[in-house]
Amino acid sequence: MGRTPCCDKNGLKKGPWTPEEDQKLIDYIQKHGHGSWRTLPKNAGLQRCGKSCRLRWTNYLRPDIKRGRFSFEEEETIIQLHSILGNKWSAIAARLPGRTDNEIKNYWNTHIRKRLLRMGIDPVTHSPRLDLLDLSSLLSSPLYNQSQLNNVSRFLGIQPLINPEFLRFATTLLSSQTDNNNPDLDLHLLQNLQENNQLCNSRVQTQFPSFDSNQIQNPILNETHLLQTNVDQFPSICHDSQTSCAWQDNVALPSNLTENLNIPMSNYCYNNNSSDQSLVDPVSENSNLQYNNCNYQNLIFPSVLSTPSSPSPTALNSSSTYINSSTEDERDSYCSNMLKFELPDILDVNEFM
DNA sequence: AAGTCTATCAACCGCTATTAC
DNA sequence: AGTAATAGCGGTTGATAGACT
Repeated sequence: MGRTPCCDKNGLKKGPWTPEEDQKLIDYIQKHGHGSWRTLPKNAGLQRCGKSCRLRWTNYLRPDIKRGRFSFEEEETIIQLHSILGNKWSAIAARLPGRTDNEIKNYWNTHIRKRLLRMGIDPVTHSPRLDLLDLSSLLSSPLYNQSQLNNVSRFLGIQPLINPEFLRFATTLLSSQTDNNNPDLDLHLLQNLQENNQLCNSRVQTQFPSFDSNQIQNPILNETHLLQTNVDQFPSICHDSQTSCAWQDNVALPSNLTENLNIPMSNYCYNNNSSDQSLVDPVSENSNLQYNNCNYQNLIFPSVLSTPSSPSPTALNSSSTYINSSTEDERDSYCSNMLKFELPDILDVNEFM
């Protein structure tokens, strides 16, 4: 025996709701509460199934629904939460008062997801898309010669937290290329990557032997996420006088770690220098090297706007200061800044252009 | 002006989780 | 403990409007 349907679908209306139907539903719920959704349509005089009524109420008619465009802060919260929770839309919606899971899901799929893709960010992993990392062009670029390789080494020496996946990818790619033009140089680059990665690992372990990345507290979920102890997986840490990374306030990290390791924050690094809000699209600007390949998915960076002590997402409400810029371009710019990385001065980016 | 394409989002579908009995 | 009813969730669809040719 199969499960009986939630309602008798014969003769029930489907499709868009009319204002009259909306009014009936509102009137009934305001008067009686929704009670059992199964019996509600009949009692309210609606030719709809209970499920349809529930959806209409929760997604559209509820009085506490906030309509209109998503603010930057909301957008930012969605991105952060999505990096932790994935497609748990209801969980994300719970952090955004007035927004429904359906609305957030739609907004993600139609706006944020596309924007991230456009910027070369995988919307699932929130990491740079390796399929867009055009290593072949990198290898054939002016960067890729012996003298400038030193620059890369210096760069990597400062920011060498290479994601093992990237290394594996590079290994695969390069090993497949060793039959081609520059097998020696390919190998050299790979060795550089690995050496610098190891160098960094030992550096972190030497300087911060007591650091236990397993104890990083996720301020939003209020639970400890088990992170891999391999420092390869440790999210890079932003420490820049211009850039506030307030997660330091929330995460129990040794302060000397943030002070001594001048490493850019992971993919979402906010440049708060108001004079430097230029759009840097990692794809169109061919600046893939700016990506930090660290895996930070289990972390959240609470403050992503201009104030170091921005309220946590739970405090997000109408009293929050929203930047309600409305054009897509502005949001693109905003997102680009989210994805902009602080390059050490030592690295001359122009050489890569 | 007409046809086509694209983006958006409300609504639906099917499944799982929870609750009540 | 088992079963059915109900609620909730996430993926997908389809109608619509606007942009484009």
